[in-house]
Amino acid sequence: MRTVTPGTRVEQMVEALASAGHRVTPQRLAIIEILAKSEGHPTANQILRRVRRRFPMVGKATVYNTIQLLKDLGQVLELEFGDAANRYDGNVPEPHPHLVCTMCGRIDEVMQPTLHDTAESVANEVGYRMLSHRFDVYGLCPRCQSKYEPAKTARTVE
Amino acid sequence: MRTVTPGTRVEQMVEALASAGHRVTPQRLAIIEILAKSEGHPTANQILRRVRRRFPMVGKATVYNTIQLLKDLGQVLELEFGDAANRYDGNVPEPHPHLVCTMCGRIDEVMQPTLHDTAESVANEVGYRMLSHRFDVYGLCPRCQSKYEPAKTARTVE
DNA sequence: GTCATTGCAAAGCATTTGCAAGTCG
DNA sequence: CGACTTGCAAATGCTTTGCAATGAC
Repeated sequence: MRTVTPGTRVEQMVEALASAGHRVTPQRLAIIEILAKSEGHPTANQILRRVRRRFPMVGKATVYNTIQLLKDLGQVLELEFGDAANRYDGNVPEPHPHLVCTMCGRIDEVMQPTLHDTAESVANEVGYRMLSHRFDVYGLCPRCQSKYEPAKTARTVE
Repeated sequence: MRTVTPGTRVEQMVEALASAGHRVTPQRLAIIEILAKSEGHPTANQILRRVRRRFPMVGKATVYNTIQLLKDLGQVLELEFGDAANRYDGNVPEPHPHLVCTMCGRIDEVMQPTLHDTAESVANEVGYRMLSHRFDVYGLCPRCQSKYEPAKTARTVE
């Protein structure tokens, strides 16, 4: 179990920054707010564009720096993709399964409390000491399914 | 269950290429052999360097093309990493858990027959139709553990 | 001869780095 | 003031693309 830190996600992230001796600049706050309220796992570029609505002059380096900082503080989960931009999850920084739509890029998530233990047992099986883990399921989201087989009722396609 | 294709991995990959109407050039054969006999999930660059021992003039595009071809034929599993080069698995092209050492980059693998079903049930939970999945566990491999805590007997480090 | 394939070089992109200017404490 | 940050631009590194030359059938 883990002690639940009180406060909103924004407050938690601000606190994490501050207590680690980092300044909470307006830019950083804006990025934190975007991360906290984003549902769709934004890319660095999307974050950049949204920050620029309020701070038109922000540089991309600032966004990357801030993300890096929050990552190091365990406040942001980075989802790397080889062929696409990284996506960031500021809501649930602990590893959890993600569903990635290969058609539209949408990312959903599910809870799976046993995942951590599963990962740990896999690690132990080969003598690794686990530090982190990642479980992605690729497929078609409901919307993209209906887009491409509109007439079918739900059934398995082999 | 799945029908086991007979023949060595090299033969299987050659057959897959040929029956899809692609030529089996000496370069491609060399790349296939490297993929089939590599234990450590090589990068494209590592494959390139090994191919060049026999064909010093191969271009990187050839390596990437061939990998792409084999990927499309379901003969090679690509492991993408955002911050590092992709790694390729020509031995077990079906998704399976990988253990990635964050220290030395080594990649081990384990079998986990239930993973497919787990992924499928996660997908169903949110209405996705699963196409593929990936499960990576990051940590320290046995060698790197002993490198950094040589004196300790096996015990949990918090 | 035709067409897939190769090899080379240049292009693309996301991310990182360097550094002068700016800003908070 | 003095260190941390910022913004801009250039650099980095992997992968892809364009294209003329090559080679197989």
